[in-house]
Amino acid sequence: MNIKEAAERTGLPAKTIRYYETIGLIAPARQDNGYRDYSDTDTHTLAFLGRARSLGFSIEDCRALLALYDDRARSSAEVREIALGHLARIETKIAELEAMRDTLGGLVEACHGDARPDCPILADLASEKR
Amino acid sequence: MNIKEAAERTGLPAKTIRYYETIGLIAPARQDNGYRDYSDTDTHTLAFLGRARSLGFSIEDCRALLALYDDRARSSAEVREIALGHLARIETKIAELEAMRDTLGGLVEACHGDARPDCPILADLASEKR
DNA sequence: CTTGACCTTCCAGTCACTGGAATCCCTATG
DNA sequence: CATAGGGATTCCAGTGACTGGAAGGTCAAG
Repeated sequence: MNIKEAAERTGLPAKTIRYYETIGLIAPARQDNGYRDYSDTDTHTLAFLGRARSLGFSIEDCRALLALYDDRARSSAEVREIALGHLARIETKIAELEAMRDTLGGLVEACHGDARPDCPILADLASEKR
Repeated sequence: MNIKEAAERTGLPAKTIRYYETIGLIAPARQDNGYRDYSDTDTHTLAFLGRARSLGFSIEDCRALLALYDDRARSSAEVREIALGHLARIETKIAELEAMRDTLGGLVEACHGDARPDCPILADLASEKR
């Protein structure tokens, strides 16, 4: 099938699919006219990538996961380790964002938000300490 | 003062301070030898930027906040609007990450993580639906 | 006079795409 | 048969916010 159908089936933009090819995540066959020719296996791989990316795995994680997926001798421990590492990064990021949210939320609440110029948000950003 | 001292005072890397200059966030004086010369006002601005960035504001938000900070005729409502927009983006991001964490956490828990190859994580990534 | 720390500019790379230009291919219609 | 459209190709450049590194200039100490 052509790239457009592969895109529709996987939900990935055609641009992204081509990009995945340039970085070696997939290697579809070519038709006589030079068009890419995606097999069901290819779309399966692309969908796998789409789901892994939607869980926030990096491209390199995806590459590793794909290799493990194709490796019948894999241990589930290897997969789990990648997932755990990613989970830790997610938790860290969430904690960072929550800290931002809490600080910023407090400032927004303290700011009356009217026509007057005095503003606790700017005052906090300008303050020496913290 | 030279860039190194400005960096130490503000906690920002010298590279970042130079970068902020190239994008027009700050414009320190120059000494005769061409070295940048930071005033106390400059380091104050840099510290402001550092705190705004640490709250996750984008560079463009920072630029706007700085302009408002310098504008005596500002309304706190303008500041608050920027902060609210940013807060909304943070909340969205947190929700996305929490969804990832929940899904991934469930999969990690379901995976025994030993030498055997069968793995619910890979099974989920490879599954047709979801 | 040399060493070493500091400063300068400029170029390239990061991550994962995304947009756009120029060009080619295929099918259908007038 | 010419042409219009929709799709395909490649390649280049840009995103955000830095960060690393190269090549070279400046300054104070020993």
